[in-house]
Amino acid sequence: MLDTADDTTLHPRADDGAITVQEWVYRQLKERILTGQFVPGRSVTLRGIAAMLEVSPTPVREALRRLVSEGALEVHGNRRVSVPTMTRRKFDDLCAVRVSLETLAAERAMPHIDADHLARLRRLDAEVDEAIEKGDVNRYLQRHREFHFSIYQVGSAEVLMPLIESVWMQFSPFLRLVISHIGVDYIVDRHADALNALERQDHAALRFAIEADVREGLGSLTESEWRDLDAVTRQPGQGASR
Amino acid sequence: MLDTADDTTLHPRADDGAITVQEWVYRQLKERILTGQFVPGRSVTLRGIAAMLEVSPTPVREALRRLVSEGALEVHGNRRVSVPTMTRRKFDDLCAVRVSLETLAAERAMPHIDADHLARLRRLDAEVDEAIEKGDVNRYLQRHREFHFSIYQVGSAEVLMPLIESVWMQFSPFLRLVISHIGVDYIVDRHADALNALERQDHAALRFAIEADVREGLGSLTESEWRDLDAVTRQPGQGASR
DNA sequence: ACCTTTGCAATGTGATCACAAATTAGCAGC
DNA sequence: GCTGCTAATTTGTGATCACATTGCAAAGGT
Repeated sequence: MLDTADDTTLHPRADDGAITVQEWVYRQLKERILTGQFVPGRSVTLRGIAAMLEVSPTPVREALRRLVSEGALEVHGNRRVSVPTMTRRKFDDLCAVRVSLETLAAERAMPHIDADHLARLRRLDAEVDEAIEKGDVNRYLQRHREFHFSIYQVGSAEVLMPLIESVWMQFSPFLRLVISHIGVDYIVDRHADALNALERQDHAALRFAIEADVREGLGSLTESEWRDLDAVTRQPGQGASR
Repeated sequence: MLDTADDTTLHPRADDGAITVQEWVYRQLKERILTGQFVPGRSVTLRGIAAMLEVSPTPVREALRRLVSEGALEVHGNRRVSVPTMTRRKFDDLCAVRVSLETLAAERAMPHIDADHLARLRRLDAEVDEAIEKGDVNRYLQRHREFHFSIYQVGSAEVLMPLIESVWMQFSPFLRLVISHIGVDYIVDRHADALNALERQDHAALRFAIEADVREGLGSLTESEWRDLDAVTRQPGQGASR
C-alpha cells in the first residue's frame, strides 16, 4: 500500500502570469486529482482547500464547482463535496466511454502526426516503461497521461479533449488506488501497437490498439480485488488525511 | 427569420425546494441555452444575468463557471463570457462526438426499454412531428430533446448523460439559429427507424438510425448557408439583445 | 454500558464591498 | 470629418461578513 501524500510539490503560486486565482486553484486541484493524490471517498472542504492553497474561499468555491461539473468531484445532499467512489457499473461505463472517445480522437489525430511527433511519443513511451520498471507511481501516471493526451490533443482540442479529460478525472483517483494495491508490475499497455499503427497510418489497427489499451489496462480486476477496494473506499478518510 | 426572445417564461423563482440559488440560476440558463434563447456571439455579463434573474452576482458567477466548463459558454482573454460561435470544424467534431456518444448510450439503453417506455417515446415522436407541422420552433426543440434524452437516460445516467448534455449545449444555440433561418420544414429525423429498432431489439439498426439522425439532421448545410450564418454570428449582439 | 440530548465547532451559501482592468463615451486637435 | 486622448462607466475578481444548516462530541440520564 502506498501513501498518497508524497511529492505534493508545494504551491509557490508563482507570479501571476495574467492568470486568475480561481484558474490557478482549478489547475492545482486538477493536477492532484489526475495524479491520484485525492483518494476516492475523501471529503473536500472549502476552507480546507483554501487554507491548503493559502487563498480565500471564494476562488476555491468556483474551482470546486468546475470540478464537480466535470465529474471529478461530487456534491452530496448535505452539500458536502468529496472525491467520488468507484462502482462496478460506473467503471464499465467509464471504460466504454473511454474507448468510444479515445479511439475517435486517435483516429482524428493520425493524419496530423508527423515523424517528429512520433519520435516524441516513442520517447514518452520509453519513459513510461522506465517508470514502471523503477516502480515510480507518480512518474508513471504523469507520463502515461502525457502519452495519451499528446496524441488526442492534435486533432481535436476544442470539443473532444475536455470530454476526455473529464473522463480521466473520474478515472484517475481509482486508478491510483488500484495501482497502490496491486502495484505497477501488473500494468500492461498497448502503446507499442498504437505507435506502429500511427507510423503505418493504419486506422483499424490504431483503434484496436487504443481499445485494447483501455480495456486491458485495469480490465482484469478479480472479484476479491473489487471487494478489497470497496472496503477501502467505504468512507475511510471522511475526516481526510491532513 | 425568427426572434429568439419569445416565450421567455419569466422566473417566479418559486419557493426554494431545498435548492440553492446557484443551482436554480444554472438550470434557468441551461434551459434557455438548450432551447436556443441564447444566440451565438451574444455576450453574457455577470451583473446582467444577476439583474435579469433578480439575484446577487455571487451565485451567477458559479453558475456561469459551470456552464463554461461544460462548453455551453466561453470566456475570452478579456475574461468576458459569451455564447460560443460555431465553426465548420467545431460542427464536424460535435457531430462525430454526438454519433459516438449517443449510439453508445442508445445501445446501452435498449435492453431496459419496455413497452411502456416505447409507447411514451412514440407519443413524444408524434409531438415532435406535430410541432414541425405547426412550425412551433420552441416546442420542437423541447420535444426533440425530450425524445433523445429519455432514451439515453435509461442505461447511463451517471457517466454518459453529462457528456451528452455538454455536447447538446454546445450544439443547441447553433441549431436554433439554423432553424430560424431555414425554417423547420427541412428538418428530417430518423426517430421512426430508431423506434422500430428498439422494438425489435436490433442493435445494429439502432446505431444506424441514431447515426443517420445526427448526421442528416443538419448535415446538408450548403456553402452559402454557412456564409450567411458566419455573417450573422460575426459578433452581432455583443451589446446583446435586451 | 448504551442511548439521548445539548451545546459548540465547522461548513456551505449568498450578499456586499473594494479594486483593477477594460470598454465606452466625450471632447479636443488636426 | 476623422483621429487620438482622457474621463466615466461597466465588468470581472477576490475578500470579508452574516447566517442557516449540518456534524460532532461531551455530558447527562436511564
